[in-house]
Amino acid sequence: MPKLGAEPIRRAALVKATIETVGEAGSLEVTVAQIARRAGMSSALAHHYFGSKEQIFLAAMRAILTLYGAEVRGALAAADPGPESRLRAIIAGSFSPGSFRREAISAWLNFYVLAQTNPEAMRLLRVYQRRLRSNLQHELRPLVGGRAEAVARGLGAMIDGVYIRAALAENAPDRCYALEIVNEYLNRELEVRS
Amino acid sequence: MPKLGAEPIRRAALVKATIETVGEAGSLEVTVAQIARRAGMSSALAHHYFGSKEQIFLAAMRAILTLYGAEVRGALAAADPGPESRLRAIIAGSFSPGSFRREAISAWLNFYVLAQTNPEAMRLLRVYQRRLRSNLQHELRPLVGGRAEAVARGLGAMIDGVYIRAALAENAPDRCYALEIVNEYLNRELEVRS
DNA sequence: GCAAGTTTATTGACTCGTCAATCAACAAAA
DNA sequence: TTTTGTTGATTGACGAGTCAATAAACTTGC
Repeated sequence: MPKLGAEPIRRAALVKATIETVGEAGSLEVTVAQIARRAGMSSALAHHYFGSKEQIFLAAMRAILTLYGAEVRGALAAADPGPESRLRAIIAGSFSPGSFRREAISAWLNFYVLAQTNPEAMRLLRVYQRRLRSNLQHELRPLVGGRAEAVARGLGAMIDGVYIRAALAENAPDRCYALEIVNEYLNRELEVRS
Repeated sequence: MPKLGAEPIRRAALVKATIETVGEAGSLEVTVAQIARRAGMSSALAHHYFGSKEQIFLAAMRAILTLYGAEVRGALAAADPGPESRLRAIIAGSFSPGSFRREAISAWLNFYVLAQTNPEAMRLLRVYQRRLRSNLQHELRPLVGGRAEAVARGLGAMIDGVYIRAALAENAPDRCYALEIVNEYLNRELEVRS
């Protein structure tokens, strides 16, 4: 029962299924057949559209990073003016419900591991790391001047750390709790007067 | 040419080889044969001593956590008296050269992933997470009182984050740089007077 | 001392399952 | 009839775990 124009739908379904499957399994050791079954098709079709398992993973990683980027941009667009508001928005965006969900977080962790071996995955990651750092620094400069770089670094590390903790937590990830930790750190940094 | 009393030597060699192999490959998708070859024996012998690949990984994880614990304890024993010194010692211990080395960091990251699926790995991790948190809190209480819990959380997340960053960095992990970020955070928290 | 028997160390060869990737074939739309 | 979608069946490789066989070291009873 072939419907025309299926390609984009199939690809999207496979990407979604990949994130879910990797998230649930908590591991990249999932089979193409598992992913394809969840996406409602045969493994042959998955190969037809993506060519290889590696490409399926990369597409899924791209989707995760795209979603993340969109959420940060969205939060920024909706933010009140002024550097501090925008800073808080970037942070809140980093823990948006879309990205900060069990499956997605677990997939994140696994894609970090993928980036250790796959140059293309690493490239993707770098793009987003750089974008985040530059966003943070840009808003921090008017607030903390020369310390902007150091604080941006600290915030980046903190966000990563909170993600990891969420991936390993037994209870469901708690947005508010995560935000509290990171915002608390920012409070301290902004308090400094000198 | 069997030498008697080989078991402990073989086991240690396998554990070491496992950490190296996983670290270099940047992935748990390494074969028992690879590990065994690196440890200078046949894969059959690895199975003979550990029973399964999973057990080999767990033994390696135990070794990593044991080393980490020893380094923190060592730093603490050598620390000047007083809560702040001890706090700094715990942090410095967390980035001791033994634990904070490319291979080991990469292995850490992979063991995090393992803990997502393996209950025993999770158990091990929890023991060490709890110990770290309780150590930090104990020293923080006299310094920041009621905020001890929150600050300990923040420090824990930060340390994890810095490890992840090191795992994904292109240059070799830099102890001083890592310490700077975490100590900087602690400075801010200790600065607060209220 | 030492032969016979036991325990420990060690491996090459094998089994058996799994899985990525391919392909031939079929179905429907254009 | 060409293009697009789709799959069941198959291939080929790889890898965990097993096993039988070998060899050296210890033990025991003499």
